[in-house]
Order: sequence, then C-alpha cells, then structure tokens
Amino acid sequence: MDEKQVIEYVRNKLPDDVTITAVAEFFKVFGDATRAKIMSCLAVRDLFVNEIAEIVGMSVSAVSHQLRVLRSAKLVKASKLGKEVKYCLDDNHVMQIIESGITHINEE
Amino acid sequence: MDEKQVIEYVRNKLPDDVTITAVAEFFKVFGDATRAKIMSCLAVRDLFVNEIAEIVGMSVSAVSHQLRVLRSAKLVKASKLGKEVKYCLDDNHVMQIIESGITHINEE
DNA sequence: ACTATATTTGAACAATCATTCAACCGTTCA
DNA sequence: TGAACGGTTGAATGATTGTTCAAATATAGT
Repeated sequence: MDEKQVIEYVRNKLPDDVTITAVAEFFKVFGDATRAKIMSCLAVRDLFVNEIAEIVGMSVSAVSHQLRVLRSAKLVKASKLGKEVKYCLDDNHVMQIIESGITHINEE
Repeated sequence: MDEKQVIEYVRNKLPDDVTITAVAEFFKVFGDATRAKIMSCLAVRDLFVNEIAEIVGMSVSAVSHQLRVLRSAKLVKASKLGKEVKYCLDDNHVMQIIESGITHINEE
C-alpha cells in the first residue's frame, strides 16, 4: 500500500464529517466542571435551580446559563412547577458516560 | 426533608471536586472536531503525523499541537521510527467512548 | 395592583483555546 | 559537513466560552 492508498483507505473508514462534528459538540458539553457537577447533582435527585446553585456554590444566573447549554444538548429536562423550575437528567445513559470518564481516569 | 437537608443530602452523594474536575478535563479533550477526527483515524490504523495531516486536511503543525494534547491526556501514544513518528491510540477503550457519543446522537 | 420570589436573558469582560507562521531540533542520506 | 525531510515548539492572533451584573419575565401571595 503506497502513501496515497493509505490516505484513501483511512478516509473511507472514517465517520462522516457531520457525525464527527456532532460528537465533538456533544462531548464539549461534558468538558466543563460546572456542567459536570450539575449533572452529577441531578443524578442524585431532581432539583430546582436555586438548589443546584446552592449545592455547586455558584450564582443562580451562572447555573441557569449552563442549564440552557445542557438543555439544548438534551442532557437535562426542565418542568415548570409554579414559580420554580425542576430539572432532571433527560437520559439515564448520561451518567453512564460520566462514569466511563471516571473509569478511564482511575485506570492509571 | 427541608431545604438545608436536601443540599447536604445531594452534596454528600457527589463525587469529590477533584474527580469531577478531572472528568471534565478528560471530556474536554474529546470536545474538538480536529481531535475527534485524529482519534478516529488512529482507530483505523497507526499513522505518521504527515499522514494524519493529509487525511484530516490540516497543517502538520496544527495536527502536532493537537497530538500533544491527546498525548498528555494519555489518549494516544507516540513512537519514533527514524525521522518519523508513528502514533496509535493509547487505550482501546478510547474509541468506545466516542462510539457511545455517536450512539447518544443517533438516539433522536 | 403591588411586592416578593424564582428564573431567564443579554451585554460585557476576562480567560481559554485552536490555528498559523516562523524558527528550531533531530535524523537520514549524499 | 551540509542539505533535505519529518516533526515539534513558541509567540501571536482571532474566535469561543464561562461568569458576572443588571434588567427582564413570570408566577404567587397580599
């Protein structure tokens, strides 16, 4: 296999660009300590915004901004209850992904 | 359970801060399309730097910078062969993590 | 209607990050 | 020795991102 063939061979086996970009965007959401912490909280229990803020030690505003990011990535879901908004994990396999990250880190 | 108890209850069940930070750092590395592409290439086959650059359509320098990031996250390994440097995935469970991202995306 | 509370939003700022460019290092081959 | 090649590195630049602050929206209670 010459050089040009190697290039073609690998190129043909790659996931398409759209998929790779989407995957990167997806993981980017996990790549922030605040968001990871928020998701960990919600893995324990459904919570209101001000509760999350209190637990993670950040302003309600900062948490709300991050919740928006998590919502648009379909990682958390919001439901309005009166004045308050209760958040929960959108997908039970979200925590599974974080766990796999923890596993990788501990493997050293 | 009153408000204060909820806060304490959840706090006690969270992974410690160091772990959460480490996990976020770990996923941050996956959160870039160039790096995701590079890892996908290496999942197909071990490659030299200039080959990777050719496949992903970026400069050798840009790829080298990203390879450094991947190396320090222990996601790829380098071995020098003469003038050239051959890269491979450090851990076969790396691609498994990317796959789980692809799976999540396709679940909609 | 008014006040208080819960949350969201937008603009602004600082910090982080990816890519480029040029210079550099190490190895091979003449 | 020196030229050519593969790769790395550091500084510079532009873009993206997280947090703060102030203002806005929405609901509940008086």
